[in-house]
Amino acid sequence: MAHYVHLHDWPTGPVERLSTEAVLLQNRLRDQVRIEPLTKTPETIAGCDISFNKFEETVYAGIVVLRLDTLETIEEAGVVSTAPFPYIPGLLSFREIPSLLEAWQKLKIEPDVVMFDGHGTAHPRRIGIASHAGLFLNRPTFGCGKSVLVGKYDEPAPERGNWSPMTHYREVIGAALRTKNKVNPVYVSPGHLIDLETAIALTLQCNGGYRIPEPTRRAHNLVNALRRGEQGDLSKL
DNA sequence: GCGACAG
DNA sequence: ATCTTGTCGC
Repeated sequence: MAHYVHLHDWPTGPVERLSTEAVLLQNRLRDQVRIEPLTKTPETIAGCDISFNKFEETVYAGIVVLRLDTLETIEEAGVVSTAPFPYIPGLLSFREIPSLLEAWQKLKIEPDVVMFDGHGTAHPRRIGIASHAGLFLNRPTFGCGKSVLVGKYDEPAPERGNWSPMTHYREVIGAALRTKNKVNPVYVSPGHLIDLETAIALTLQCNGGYRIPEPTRRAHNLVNALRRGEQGDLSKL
């Protein structure tokens, strides 16, 4: 039910050409990404993730929607699909977005904002998976990754809530944010139709007591259960 | 040229 | 990402 705009077709063909086409697309799309404050206060947030067995092309994609005020899960959608693209640093969106869009189509609710397991502007060409997907979904998106792709930062203070800017070529591209005391930070960056400060605030708002914010954590649990073929979750397909 | 490199 | 048990530290 939830819809999206099919901005462009996905690169196909021999692996060496895939990479060239993908980078060309990123350079063509990067100017469409808009980093700006939210237009309205979000009530729902979605978390996305994919899982797969090593050396296999089958991927399990899932999206979990939660209410921002209570963090209760209000909808889940999952699909078993096939990855049309290999994992290449900097080109993650081409591997994960297609199957995530399939799961998105199954949602009845259209989430107000979407969190991705990866980066948004904290990307060599400023168009990581969160930004790229934001263009298709045409709604606020941001990335919250567990490790750095590009950029440098000073270690934020050890208490939860502290953060320091990540820079790349003199540009602020995101933030290293402490979501839990004395635990490694997560890397937050705006994707599309949102700004860094808001992305940080939302990440902190999604606290469940773990380093990884709830939307991503629940999506991760969902796709792993799907991959392992656990009973209760097959019904949600 | 060498090293780094989201999931 | 995935494969996996125990183990160090608060």
